[in-house]
Order: sequence, then C-alpha cells, then structure tokens
Amino acid sequence: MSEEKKSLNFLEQIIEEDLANGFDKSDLRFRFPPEPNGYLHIGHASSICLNFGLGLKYNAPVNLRFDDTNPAKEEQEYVDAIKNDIKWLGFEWANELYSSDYFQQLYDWAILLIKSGKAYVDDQSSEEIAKQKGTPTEPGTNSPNRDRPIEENLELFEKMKNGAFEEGSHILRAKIDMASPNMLMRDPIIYRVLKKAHHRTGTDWNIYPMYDWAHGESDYIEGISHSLCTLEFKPHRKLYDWLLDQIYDGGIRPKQREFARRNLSYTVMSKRKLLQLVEEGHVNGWDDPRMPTISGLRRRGYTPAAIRKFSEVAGIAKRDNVTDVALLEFCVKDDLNKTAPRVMAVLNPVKLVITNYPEGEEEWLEAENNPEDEHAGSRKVPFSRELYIEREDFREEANKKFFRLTLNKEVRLKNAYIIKGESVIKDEHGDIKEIHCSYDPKSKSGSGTEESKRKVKGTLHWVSIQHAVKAEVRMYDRLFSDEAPDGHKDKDFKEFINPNSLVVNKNAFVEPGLQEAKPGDRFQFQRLGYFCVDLDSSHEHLIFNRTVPLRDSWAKIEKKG
RNA sequence: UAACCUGUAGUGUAGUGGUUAGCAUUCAAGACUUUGAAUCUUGGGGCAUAGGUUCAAAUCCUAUCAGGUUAUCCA
Repeated sequence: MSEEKKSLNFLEQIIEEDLANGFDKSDLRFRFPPEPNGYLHIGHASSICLNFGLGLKYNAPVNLRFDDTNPAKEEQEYVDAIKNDIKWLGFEWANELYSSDYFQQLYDWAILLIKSGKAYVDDQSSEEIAKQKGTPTEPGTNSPNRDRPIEENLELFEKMKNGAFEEGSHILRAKIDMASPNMLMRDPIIYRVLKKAHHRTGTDWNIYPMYDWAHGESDYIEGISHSLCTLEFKPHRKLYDWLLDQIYDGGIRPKQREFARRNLSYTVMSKRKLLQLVEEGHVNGWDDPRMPTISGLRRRGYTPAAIRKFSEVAGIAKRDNVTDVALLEFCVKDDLNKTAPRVMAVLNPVKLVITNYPEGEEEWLEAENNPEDEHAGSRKVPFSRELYIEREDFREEANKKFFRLTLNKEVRLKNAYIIKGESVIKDEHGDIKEIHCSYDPKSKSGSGTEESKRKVKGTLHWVSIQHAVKAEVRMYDRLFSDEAPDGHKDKDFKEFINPNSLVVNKNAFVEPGLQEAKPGDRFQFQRLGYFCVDLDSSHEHLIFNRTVPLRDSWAKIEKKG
C-alpha cells in the first residue's frame, strides 16, 4: 500500500492521455503479433512483457496474433515454439488468432480499394518497379499501369487470385503518391502472387497480402486500440493510417505507436544472425544455452520471473540502446538467490584426507537448503574420511588475504568440521595428489560447543568421495567477446565469437542427493554459481549447465595482487 | 545529402518550467558472514554543444553537432 506512484513509460502516458480524452477503458485491447518464421528472443520477451503487462495493468485482453502472410517462410513448428515460450513466460492470451484468418476480408477490402480507384494491378517486372520508386532524395515516377481502368484491374486481380499468373508477374498496388518523401507511400505493393502452400490455408490462395495491408487491417478487425511495434516501423505509420482510412467503417480505430527494440550487450539479436549461428554450427541449435532466445535462456536456467523482472527494470523508451547483459544476469541471480536450493559440488577436485577421522566411518550432517528461505528446510549430506575439495581452495603457501586452506591453517568445511592443513602428497610431476589434514571432532557445525563457535576466516564446500556422484558440468560464458559484435562496420560479427563460451567439465562431483535431479531443476552450487539440470541429463549421466556464476570478490582481490 | 526519429552517470531509465537531477545495475571502499554469496552502509560518476525566452530551463524556442531509421513482390 505504498503511496509512491510508479512513473509511467511513454506508452502508458499515451494510453492515460487517451483515457483522459474520453477513450473507454473497456475498449482497450492489445496484441502481440509475431511472424512464425523463427524463435523468439529476449527482445521479443520485452515486447511480450510490454503488451501483456499493459493487458494486466488495464485489465484488457491481449491477443496472440500470428502474422502469417508469407507462406514461403512460415511453419507450424515456429507457431508451437512461440506459444510455448509465451506460456512459459507466464502470460495468457485472450485469443489465438492468425492474419490468415482474415484473408477473405482483406481480399474483399482490396476489391473495394480497386473500385474506389485507390489500387491498381501492375504487371511490370520488379526491376522496373524498383527503378520507378526513386530514392529517399529523389521522387519516383508513375507506373504506366497506374491509370488502368477499374474494370480491367478487377479482372486482372481476379485472375491473380485464381492462379492465372505466375509469381512475380502481377501485383496489386495502392495508388498513393510516387513523389512522397516517405518511400512507403510510393504506391506500395499490397498483394503479390505466391503459389505456395500456407501452413493454415493450404493452397486456397494464390495471392497473399503484404505486411502493410494485413497488419493495420487485422488490428482493426480485432478491435486493437493500441498497436505497439518497434521503431523501424515508424515510417509505416503513415501508410498504416492511410490504408485504414480507406476501409474504416466505425468502431475502435487502432493507433500504431513505436518503441525502441531491446538490444543486449555481448550478443546479437537479429533473426538472420541467430539463424546463421545455428546453421553454421557455432551453437548447437536455437535453444543452445548461449543463445539469447527464450528457449536458450530457459535451457541455460533462467527463470520466467527473472526475464519479466529484466523487462520491467530495463524499461521502454524510444532511444536506441544496448542494455548491459549484467543487468539480465543480476535479475536471475536475484531470483535464484531466493529460490534455488543450495548444494555442494566440486568442479575441480583434489583429494582431502582427514588423518584423524576414523576409517570406514560416515556420518550424515544437517545442511540448510536455503538460508534466504526459512521454509526451504534442510537435508542430510554424508561426510567421511576422504573428501574432494576444489583444487583452487588449497595453497601450500599463501598470504593473509587467502582465506582458504593452507598448511597449518584452519578453515571450516561447510556444515561439518574445522580442519587444519597438515601435509601434501605430490605425484612425480610435482602436482598435488592428496592433501592431508586433521579435524577438530568438537567443532561440528551446529553442535553448540565452544569449539564449533570458533571463528575461522574461510569456509570450503566439499563432497565425500565414497558418496559423491560424478557429473558433467557445462560452463557457459558469453558467446561474444565484444560488447556490440554487430556494431562494427568493417568486421563481421562472427569474428568476435568467444572461443571459450563453452567449457565442458566431465569430471565434477556432486553431493548424492542430486542423483535424483530432473531436467530443469535449478540449484546454487555453493560458492560457485547457479546451475540447472540440462535437457540431455539422465539418472545415469547427470549434466548441469552453469546459468551464471556467483560474484567472485576473491578473483578481484587476487587479480589486484 | 530528403523525410522522420533520438540524444540525462559506463549501461538502462525517471524527470512534462522551481528537485541538493531520482532509481536500478556496474564500479570502489567498509560492516557482517559456517557461501570471499546474499544483506547492510558509504562513495564515485550525468542533462551533446551554443545561443535565446523566463525571476527561474534537463524541461520551451533556434541553430549546431552526433547517432539511428526508411529504397525486399520480408515482417
């Protein structure tokens, strides 16, 4: 019940203004209109959160409309993936609709356009038409077919529809203004011949409407009040309005407004480039955990809540942006910190022997599942004489800043005992094979003894060798080493691919409880980061993906020297 | 170089004539800590530039500069 008013973004301000001017709140209606020709990415997620967020805020319906006017590129597979992603993000659409649902209506309206002398059939080649289009600085010239009689246009359009013409031979154009400074107003194409089977309408149609003719009209049919799209459609607005003018017949008149697309640092966002990464094998598919796709983020271990939070804090505006991926990473860490169970896993194991711990003995120690969540409870983890700890957690000699295990120094084993480094055993190369230490039997965690309350500077995670489960851990890092890989005019974005974006570790050990972990489960490997169980994981072969590492202050201290 | 759009800490944003220009993240320092995590405290860092209008300008006007978008029978 806080009094502070949340500031409105510019789109909400537009809506508030409309409401203040008498627009009925119950007429508010939004839509998310993907073309089913690829997978959704984090940029789409922002748009989804924006549109569905407005729906929630104003209690207005939000339609999911597939903009499927180009059968050459669209497939059912994408429709399914898109629906799945939106649901996963936690949103519900009011209606599942398709531009293709309106093909007949669009066609009827096109006839109307022709009859009112606002559209004509052009049978020139695309090259000729392009030539007549002019350039942004020079006006275009009229097509010789511009004044074709209405009857003839009607006849030709009918033939286009019936399949009498080949692809590329005839188009229907709106008759607007070949001299307009806005290139889109220079008699834009609204129908083309396409003899392709459509994923929904099959071979019913030989002609398909262009985006501009389908989008605004679909908005109108659905009663969309605010049609929100990205900035590159700004020049289309004039055409959107013009086309609507021709057929408007009362009711809610949709308005298009534009916002800046969300870009993320250290990645690329264009469908074309993402497709290239997939096709050329730089990643393992659209859902590779390094991809900025929703499916990739999901597989990486991101939560819907984290992505929604990111969209919220990143906000929405009209200026070009490259949002720091660190903000996205903060959002997952923030969410996972509250929700992910803590477990122990050793990624780079070295053997630790507790010389004064009885051989053959084991005990099951109490371990808190999540200190941030009092309802998370606790579990038992097995402890024994021989453990694995991280190789980086031991040094024979170290300065005072090193809080971890060294010879003759004490550290605590998390949830267990305080130990003291005694000696090391090395192999023939001089590498450490085993670390021997002693433990203080009275220092058991939570036992309440004086010894257990002793303060030691460092705490290490560990797993009991005899109980540990071997696992594969995939360490993911940024796909690109450059902040804006596609922002260099003279260089291809692929030159910046990070060769170490995936490091596979097949020799990690995790505590035995994780044997039962299922794909999608998320954990915090204490002191290391957040990890999730990969789709390919099985009971016999556990695979974890690193979602994001924990902040590592020690790495910074060490770097400074 | 035409039309249109956009310039507020490193990044993302709020600010709508009167604010010590706010928030988040990042960065730095410290406290706390059985995660060198989290948490807490503190700090650094910004209105593209130049002129106007006004008692008062990030906000209004003008110019300049910078960046972006637009010429697919794509969306």
